[in-house]
Amino acid sequence: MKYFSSSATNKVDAKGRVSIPAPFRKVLAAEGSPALYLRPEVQGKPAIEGFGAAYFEKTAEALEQMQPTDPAFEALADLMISRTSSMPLDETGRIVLPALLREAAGIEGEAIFVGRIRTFQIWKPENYYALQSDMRATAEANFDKMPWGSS
Amino acid sequence: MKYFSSSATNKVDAKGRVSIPAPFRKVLAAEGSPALYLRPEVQGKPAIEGFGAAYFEKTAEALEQMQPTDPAFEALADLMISRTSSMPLDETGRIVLPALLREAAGIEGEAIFVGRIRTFQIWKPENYYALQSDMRATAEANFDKMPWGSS
DNA sequence: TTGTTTCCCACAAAATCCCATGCTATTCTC
DNA sequence: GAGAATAGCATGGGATTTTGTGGGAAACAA
Repeated sequence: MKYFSSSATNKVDAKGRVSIPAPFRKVLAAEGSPALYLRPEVQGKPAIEGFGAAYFEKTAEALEQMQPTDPAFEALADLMISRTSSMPLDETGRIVLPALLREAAGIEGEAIFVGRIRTFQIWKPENYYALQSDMRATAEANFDKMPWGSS
Repeated sequence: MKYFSSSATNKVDAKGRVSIPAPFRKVLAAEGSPALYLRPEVQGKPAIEGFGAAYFEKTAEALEQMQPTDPAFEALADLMISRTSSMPLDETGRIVLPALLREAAGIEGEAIFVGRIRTFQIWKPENYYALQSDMRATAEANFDKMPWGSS
């Protein structure tokens, strides 16, 4: 199983195009996903979340387990399905970042891609860096929460 | 089970390439890991931490047990996944040390590889040597803390 | 038409591959 | 046992390929 890890900063041109970092393209290729799925970050952070077909289908199937009459279903489906776009990668490995997502994340000029195991995030670099020291402190305070399992 | 043990100093050339010590390569080969994973030392020490696919996947799987909404998950994943790069070993057993990690560890010209059981560390030799006497003293003060267990 | 979006080609920097060499430790030969 | 041959390891440098990026032509939409 290949995961999204590491991070990289690439330029976003005037047409909204950006290269997907090569290691991330390899993860997509490994799962046979011809396109990339993008949606707003679900916690409401100013970032874009990206993933391949496998993860998207997993999400869809999970939602199908819910009762369609449940108001939570409506809301979750809206966030996780309706607002998700499938963007094709061009020959050189670039996509166009949808304007709505780009604006919500404040991305302009360049963007940082951050691996998150099954998904990755795309941030305006300044916004991402601004969170670093907080995240570091939170991580150090929570090392013992890691569920290392048995083996 | 093979462990990373012993230490060795190798040269880092202008391209950032360095040979992985043969004994460490054997540990990687034994677990069938075609690549080497590198990240900053998690305690914030100026060193690089290296390990094979097995350890990386164990980390990823542990993180996946956590709730994605838990802030601790975010912070730990950022530290342990986003900053981890997978570097393939070339035919002669070398890798390229990513510039960011190299700079964070102050490595230039040469690097010392230090076995740490499941992982190993890569230091600028001077920095590593500078810690020796402290570590020795701490070790001597804590021999009795060794949980020798039953076997 | 006019403004977007998609497709295609071009290019330079950087990462990767490939071959060659020096050295050390081990093995072989006599 | 001494010296020669061999094999594995670390390292250097050049050639080749990827990758990220820019810009223009063609297709499409308003």
